[in-house]
Amino acid sequence: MEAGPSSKPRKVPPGLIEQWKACQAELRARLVIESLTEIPRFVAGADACFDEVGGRVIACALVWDRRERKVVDLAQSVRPLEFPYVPTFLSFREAPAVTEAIQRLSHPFGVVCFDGQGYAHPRRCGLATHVGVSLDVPAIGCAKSRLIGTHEEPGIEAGSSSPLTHAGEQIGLVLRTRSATKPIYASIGHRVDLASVRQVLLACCTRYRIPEPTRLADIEVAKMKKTLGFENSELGKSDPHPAP
DNA sequence: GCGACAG
DNA sequence: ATCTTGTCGC
Ligand SMILES: [Mg+2]
Repeated sequence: MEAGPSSKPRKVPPGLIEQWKACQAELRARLVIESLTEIPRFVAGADACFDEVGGRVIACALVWDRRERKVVDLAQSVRPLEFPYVPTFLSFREAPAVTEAIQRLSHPFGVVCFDGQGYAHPRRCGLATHVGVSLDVPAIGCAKSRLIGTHEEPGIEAGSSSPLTHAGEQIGLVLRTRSATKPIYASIGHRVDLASVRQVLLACCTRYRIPEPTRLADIEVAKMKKTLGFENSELGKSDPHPAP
């Protein structure tokens, strides 16, 4: 078997890395920072997971209704896995599928949260900024761990935070969403400011450390992977969705 | 050169 | 992210 155009490169060539850096620079130049006029009732969330064996990126996007505390819209996307994970270039692995899932949403939303960094990135263009700018939609980076930057330990109570700093600039917020639990790394994606980021994320937290939009998207994507895996196994040969 | 390093 | 069940602590 020869490596076809759809097979995943084991290593990313230096030339492509340079191309990616140029792409991030262009997107970064289009980033807009502004205050959200209101904390939106409908907040979207997106996430992706990987099926290395099947060579697929499985993504989903959903809209969370803060008032009714329920998901009002759900969209998905499955695309070929093109690249391996390369630190600071996560978006080139996830963005295509995640972007498509967001575009498939039919219900309107005021802002979309991503499972990763936004401005808190070496070139200020993490996943949230990458997708937010390309779709020109308000976006927030909601990462579970740190990529770059330094910070003090936030207060132990829920709602407390400390600035995330890099190269003498504040790039995000280390936010404690739940008392006595590990904080999250929040940053600007696009068309929002840090004050809005903090308000939206805290307003989306219920009983968990991770805000609902991103937490539910993560769960959904795991279900999708499980289902797709079963449909392709020896046992799932019969059509799961028979047409009448 | 060495260690860090979103998901 | 992924490989994986029960167990410890607030
Ligand atoms: Mg994820």
